[in-house]
Amino acid sequence: MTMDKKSPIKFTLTERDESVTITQWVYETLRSAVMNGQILPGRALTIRELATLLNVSPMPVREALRQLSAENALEIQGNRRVIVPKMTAMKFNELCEARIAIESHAAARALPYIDAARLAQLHSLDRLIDQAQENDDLEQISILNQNFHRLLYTANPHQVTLPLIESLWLQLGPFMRLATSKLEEHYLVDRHNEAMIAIEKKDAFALQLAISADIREGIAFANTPELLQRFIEQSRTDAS
Amino acid sequence: MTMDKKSPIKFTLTERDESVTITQWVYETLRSAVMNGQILPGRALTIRELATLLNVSPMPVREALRQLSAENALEIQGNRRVIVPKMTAMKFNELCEARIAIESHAAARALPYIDAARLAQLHSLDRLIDQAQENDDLEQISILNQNFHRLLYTANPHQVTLPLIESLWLQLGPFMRLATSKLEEHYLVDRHNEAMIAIEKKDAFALQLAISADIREGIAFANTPELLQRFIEQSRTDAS
DNA sequence: GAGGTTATTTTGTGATCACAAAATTAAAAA
DNA sequence: TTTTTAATTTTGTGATCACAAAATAACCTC
Repeated sequence: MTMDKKSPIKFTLTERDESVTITQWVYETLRSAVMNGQILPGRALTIRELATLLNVSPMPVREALRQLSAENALEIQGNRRVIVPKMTAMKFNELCEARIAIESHAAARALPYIDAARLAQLHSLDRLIDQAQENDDLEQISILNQNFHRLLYTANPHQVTLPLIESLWLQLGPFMRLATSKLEEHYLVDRHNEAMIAIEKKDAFALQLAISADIREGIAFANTPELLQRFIEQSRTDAS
Repeated sequence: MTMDKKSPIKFTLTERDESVTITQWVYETLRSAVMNGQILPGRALTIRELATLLNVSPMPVREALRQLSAENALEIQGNRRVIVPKMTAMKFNELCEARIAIESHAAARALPYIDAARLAQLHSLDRLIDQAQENDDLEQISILNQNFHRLLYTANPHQVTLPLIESLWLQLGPFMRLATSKLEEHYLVDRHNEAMIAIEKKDAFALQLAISADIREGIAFANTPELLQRFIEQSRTDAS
């Protein structure tokens, strides 16, 4: 059986802002590719290949790869090869539970700092999510959902957990996106509303419950093993 | 008033293993310097200076700095300068609470996987900590204490939180070490024992309590504001 | 002296090259 | 065909150089 040597990588090449370093641009490009599952797990990423693909010199790619590895978005193998980590059912579960533990903590810590202005922003974000759901725009839903959580946690000006949370998002990346299926759209809306009601009441415990539920249902198919299994299978296939 | 332009950095230069890359060795050297507070917060780190100091070419330093920045051990300023982040009382508190939330979660998740062999290892580590405390070897205590926690969390073979936890340790680094003062040595011992008893009983809740208390007391001077303040002051002084 | 302007140095970024180790392909042997 | 071995290519690492931007020093004006 002959097959293509390497699975192709589909990048969404954005215009590069002159004020930003090439390294930064490469980093953002690779990051969103990982987050959106555009690179198959197990796929080996080589510096020169990416440099050619992105039309830059090897140096910025090298730095971006190291940073993404440090953020657990990529994995350095013993051979010094860099790959997109493969997923297992157990690891997936650990990532979800870690999200719940850390994010509900971050939410509770942010609560005292949320003022009316920020709450209004949260509401308007939630409305945008509704729209995106009507349009079935999965990628947009995913982005807006992240913005919602980020806006919540960053209310705390001394917050230190967001980088950790973003690392978990990155690791769940490709699988989180597929999760936001039409089936649970009403759940998501409900949970965000619950969260905002809890915020108005300054009820930390209710907020934690809402965030936990939102996460659990946002990646709800963790509880529908056959779906999860399908994606893990895909991830297990050799993508070198 | 004349003062030295740059505060000196005291490295503990270890022999470099040939099998390991220079970048890795530089990374480890810088990491432990940060962890042990051998670089004043606010101190600007330049590639060439470190390269000269460590007697390597700029390239490995460059990569190590980027990795440490990605791990939140260092901070990239707008000017693209890399510094050791400064500490504030609020940030310190956030870091402690984050540790408690994440580590007690990690401990609970590890509990089902802890077998007799690992428990024995934990016991022997605890004995080593006792010894180190008798010798007043603060650095050794700190290292062994970290090993104890790491050994606990890594019992879970699917664990994903250790990198996040290590990032928090790094950020607390210089301040964590100073915390392990003679005053609370009996607390530490007790908490580790409590943890091990909870493990034997497979009591997740008791384990979480023990770990939480251990962390809280290990950095107990968070509750003695005058001490904390002193170190933060030191951190605020311009160390450029 | 102090404040602002210019000159000088230092710095991060990015490009390119050399090289040993690893991966891949080709060839040979069973 | 299947397995071993050898030849070839590709890869990450590390070194060095160029350059623009930033930081620092020197200078001048008041």
